[in-house]
Amino acid sequence: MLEAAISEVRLVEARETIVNAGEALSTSTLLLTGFMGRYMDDRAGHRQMVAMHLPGDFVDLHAFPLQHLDHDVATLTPCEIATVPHDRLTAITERAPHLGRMLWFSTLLDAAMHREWVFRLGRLDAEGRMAHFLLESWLRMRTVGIAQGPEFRLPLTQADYGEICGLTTVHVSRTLSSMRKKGLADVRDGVVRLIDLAALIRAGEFNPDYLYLHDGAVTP
Amino acid sequence: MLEAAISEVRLVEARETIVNAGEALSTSTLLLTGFMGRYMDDRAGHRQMVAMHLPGDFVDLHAFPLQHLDHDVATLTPCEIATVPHDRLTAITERAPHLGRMLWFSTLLDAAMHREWVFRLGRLDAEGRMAHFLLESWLRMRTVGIAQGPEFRLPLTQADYGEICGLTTVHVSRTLSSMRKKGLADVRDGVVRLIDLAALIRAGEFNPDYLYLHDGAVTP
DNA sequence: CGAGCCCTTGACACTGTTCAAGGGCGGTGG
DNA sequence: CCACCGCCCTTGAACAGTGTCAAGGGCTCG
Repeated sequence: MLEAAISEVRLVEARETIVNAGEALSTSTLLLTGFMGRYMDDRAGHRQMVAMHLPGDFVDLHAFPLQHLDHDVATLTPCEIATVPHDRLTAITERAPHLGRMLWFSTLLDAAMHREWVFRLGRLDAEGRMAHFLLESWLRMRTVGIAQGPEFRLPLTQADYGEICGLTTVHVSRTLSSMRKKGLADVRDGVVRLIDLAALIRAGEFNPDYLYLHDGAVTP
Repeated sequence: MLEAAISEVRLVEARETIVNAGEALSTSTLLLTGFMGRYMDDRAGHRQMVAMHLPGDFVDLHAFPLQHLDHDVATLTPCEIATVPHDRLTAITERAPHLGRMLWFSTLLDAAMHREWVFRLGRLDAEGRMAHFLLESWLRMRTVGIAQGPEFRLPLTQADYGEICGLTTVHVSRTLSSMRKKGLADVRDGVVRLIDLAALIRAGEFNPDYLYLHDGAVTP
């Protein structure tokens, strides 16, 4: 049903904004391939990423009940995206309440991740934040099959990590090199290698329950 | 319909946990009077509040699609709460899809606030975080009629503010006294007095759009 | 070859934390 | 009735973590 609701599929280049905050929206976007992010900017133009999206995510489904968004949505890499008109979603929720609840569920997963990001920024130091984010990303990527073992491609720059973890790029660089030196993880050239899982879990105070996975085990 | 779905109303004392993370849930809680919070704890036992709730909020509606929560829910003050069984919510979403979307909408408001909390912790300094939280709380309280002018009762301790803004109680004390001295706001004894709205909005980089209010103006 | 992006490193400043001590207030028990 | 205890807030001094500013190196692309 969801596939049938797609009205258009298109390619978008890396680093393009596809939805601006406040814009009236009558469609939502399903991410097919590539990585995207949701952003809020401060007055000085510094960005805070509030969510990262993987293939399979219904990126701005929030706009369906909300009508417009409070943040921007942009691509991180080249992406293939599908557009789904809201009136078709309305039809789905009316004809198949069960499917409607599944859509609802998926927006609540976003909310659960948001909460975890609040925790991350409120209670963890730089190394913990990086560790937490890397573990979250790894588990999510494994569930959609774009990561397997503890080494995987995650095409983010250090500036991206800074916008995610509330740090400057300079400090991201220092933190990553310290994590490398300590043998926790090696992040470079868009490739993440998780080395000491136990230590990463400890540093990031990571508990995967919030991802509501059936098999939430953090194992290589 | 929602009122009819309530199965029980009861009183809970201040500082009691009513839902623990992970617990299987078949009901959700509507807050009638009082203040509640949602919390995540770190290993050392320090808490991060991830949401604060006012009368009228459907506190753990997230548990309806999710089945259990990833965080704790506790009262801040004595509260009157109503319990709503999930099977009655299922019935509502099936018989009245429109009402179902309104419930969905209300969980997305929570998500929008979560995002704003991420921004607050990621990009603002202590004073900005306090300013942002005070403005958010004020607007929310005005929309449900428990605040009017720029002076209102908000029964939080400095430790609560610390758990909300990711600061130590010591630093909350210093920050509030600096805000008092600068004539921004006076927070004491559970009463907030917003003095210089323009300066608070600037410090907190506050834009109320994310609350999706019809009249979102920040005016005394 | 030059421009631009990404990453690294060093010196220094600043914000917030930690540890410690003390004051005010309300409630409780002797 | 008073003493004491616990909670909440405040203040000071030393310290840690992160930001800022500046310079430079490697790589890719035009």
